[in-house]
Amino acid sequence: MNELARPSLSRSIEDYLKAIYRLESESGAAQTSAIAEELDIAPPSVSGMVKRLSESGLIEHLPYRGVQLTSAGRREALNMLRRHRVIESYLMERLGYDWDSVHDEAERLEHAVSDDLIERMARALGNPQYDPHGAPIPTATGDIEELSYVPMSEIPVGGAARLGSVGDKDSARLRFLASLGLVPGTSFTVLARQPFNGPVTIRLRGDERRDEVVGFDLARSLQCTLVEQEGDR
Amino acid sequence: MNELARPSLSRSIEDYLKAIYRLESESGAAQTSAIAEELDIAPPSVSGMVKRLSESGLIEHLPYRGVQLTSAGRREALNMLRRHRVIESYLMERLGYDWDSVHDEAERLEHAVSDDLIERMARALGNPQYDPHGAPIPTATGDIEELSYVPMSEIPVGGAARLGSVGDKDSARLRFLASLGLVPGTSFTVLARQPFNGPVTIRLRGDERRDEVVGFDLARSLQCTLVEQEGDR
DNA sequence: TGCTAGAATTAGGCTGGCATAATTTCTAGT
DNA sequence: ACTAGAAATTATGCCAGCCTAATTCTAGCA
Repeated sequence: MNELARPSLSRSIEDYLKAIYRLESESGAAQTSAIAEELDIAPPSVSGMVKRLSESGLIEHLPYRGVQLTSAGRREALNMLRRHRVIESYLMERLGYDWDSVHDEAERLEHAVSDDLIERMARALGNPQYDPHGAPIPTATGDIEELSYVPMSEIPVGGAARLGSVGDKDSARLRFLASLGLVPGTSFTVLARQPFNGPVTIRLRGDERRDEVVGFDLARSLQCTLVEQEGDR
Repeated sequence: MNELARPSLSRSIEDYLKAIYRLESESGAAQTSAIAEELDIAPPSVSGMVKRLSESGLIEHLPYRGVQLTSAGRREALNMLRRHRVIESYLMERLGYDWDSVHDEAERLEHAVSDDLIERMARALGNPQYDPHGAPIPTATGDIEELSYVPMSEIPVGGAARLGSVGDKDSARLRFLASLGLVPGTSFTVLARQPFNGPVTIRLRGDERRDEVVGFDLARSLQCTLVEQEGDR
């Protein structure tokens, strides 16, 4: 009956909502210039779109202050996040995509697939909770696990942790991580941390032949969960 | 290196090329009004797009006469056809889609997937030559089997044939065909044909309990291949 | 308090892709 | 050969989304 399939936000709008969601969950609110940066669009164009989005009730806009998703906007953003992550999972699991090449494909597909197809892909995979980059997949009802991650750069020396989420945008970075053996789920302990934003030395899986040094910027981008000692998710 | 991934025709242009291909292979050339009808777009809009397409070398336009694909245009159209049919095959084979529901999903996905993904899906299915509706799938190099189909409505009484291709656009029609047992590959003999565009009576698989009557218009839309007697593809 | 750098917005323009109304061209029938 | 009706095109206009240039606001600092 009442299909309402995708009365459908445009591709552009979907990208804006995704970007705003990301920025909001990082820094509380999304500024025009940050959105522009994220989407590689000129700031005035963002101003224009922001006006339209707030007129259609997807965001709240305090002029000159920033932007926040309404609950409708957040619902759409989480739906896009689910799409993206289910697609990435499916492409890697079933079609042999690599860790680092899957993002671009998902970025295009997420705007084209139906909710039905997403559910079929998720079901085929056994409804996974995490995507291959370790990011939690929102449920079809729009719930997302709120993990309290700690950047690798802030784990104290001697601390044990497991790598959670690595991001999926930069494929060269992902290839490098893979070459270090750093994939989501990998457990490690921090052996040393140099001051002045220096590198972090870690031991992978307690294997002393697998000590690796990770630069500060990279370590800061690796979201980890602290663990007591041994153990698996 | 030279990626050239999809410098990319717009979604609209891809749809125009597909429509022109279809019309051209039915009637030799595509008229403005026929394209407009096919795409549900007003004729003047088609005129405008036709101008742009011929400027970019995808079609040849004889004003007031009609339109034909150039070899570049044909290549793109066949690529879209391949995409569409591979996607339909994959969705049915691997994700449990129905015969009649798969078209709409493919219609959106075909504009978003990469050539790489298409090849992965095709490989996963064993590079099928026909889609689930019996239509030949163009190869990655743009070759397509040219079958000489005969409409069911023109098979002489007593003739044996196998159903080839049924089209994929009208899902109610597809459901009805399935209820008659008429899926691509089904063999049958023509028992009777009424004059004055009357219905055709057929016997499915030589099974006398499976005689069915097919209306003229429907029979005319069912593309069949004549066969000697028994035998399977 | 007043000033200024930087962020944001408004003003004005462009392209793609659609529409309707008006006009032109083709074609078929007398 | 002429002309009516169909088909196609041109003339305009609209909206989504982007741009650059000009302007306005905000906040931090002297």
